[in-house]
Amino acid sequence: MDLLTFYKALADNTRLQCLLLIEQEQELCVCELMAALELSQPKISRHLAQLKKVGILTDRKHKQWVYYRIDEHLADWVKGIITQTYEHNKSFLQIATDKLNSMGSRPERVASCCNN
Amino acid sequence: MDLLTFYKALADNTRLQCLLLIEQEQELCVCELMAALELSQPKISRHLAQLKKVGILTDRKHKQWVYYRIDEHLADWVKGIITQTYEHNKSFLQIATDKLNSMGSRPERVASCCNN
DNA sequence: TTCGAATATATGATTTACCGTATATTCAAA
DNA sequence: TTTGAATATACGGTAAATCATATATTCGAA
Repeated sequence: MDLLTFYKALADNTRLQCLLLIEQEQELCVCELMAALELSQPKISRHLAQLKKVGILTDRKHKQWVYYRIDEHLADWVKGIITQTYEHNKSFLQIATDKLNSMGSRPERVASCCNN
Repeated sequence: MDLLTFYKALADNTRLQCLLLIEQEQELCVCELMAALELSQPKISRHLAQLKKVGILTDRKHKQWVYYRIDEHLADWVKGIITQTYEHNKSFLQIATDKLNSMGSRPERVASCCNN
């Protein structure tokens, strides 16, 4: 993980919110992020693609949804920075968290053990 | 310290190198950073001003030099992120460190106890 | 007081990043 | 095998960030 690449990935409001929201929820699909952040589908999708491209996120497809989570292969110090950032800035996600929790029907989560 | 502001400040190669070099050396003046990174004076100066403006660095003037250091008032988790980043990326500064150490005459460091 | 070294800032040009819109893809259900 | 929902990507257009150059400021030494 190139240092500059990593910090550039965090230097955008949409990406920062997506990342920390995923850190909080473990896993989220595009439509959940759209609802939580009230942003357009291409915008969310584009930023998730960027976070995936630099190795911060991974995705798995299940039915018609794509679920994103933090790449477990990330170096521990990188994971640590993401965790620390989340832990000390929960209010940054307050509105998004509320919206997420008030979402009517969220796609059911299915165990990703078999890598599907 | 606004989260996005903080990460935007780190999302530039010059600023990242200046910051981590200062983390390593405790305190550096503009001319030392110019020599270590082989960058123009206005470029270094501009980026240091930016890091100071957002509250990451502070400066003190002594004789004709201006010395920059990490703001001790930074939240602990922010200091922690800077430290972790430095500790796990020392090679990022290798060339700059070598150049710094081979600098002929560096301005003498004077204790900053009296805030001069 | 003038001169030079160290540093800061202003300005216009250029590059980079982001955005909205339109379109493509994938997959499940009918 | 067609339709619709979820997601991805391509393509200009716009805004933001960075840069080089020129100039200003500050201060110590002559």
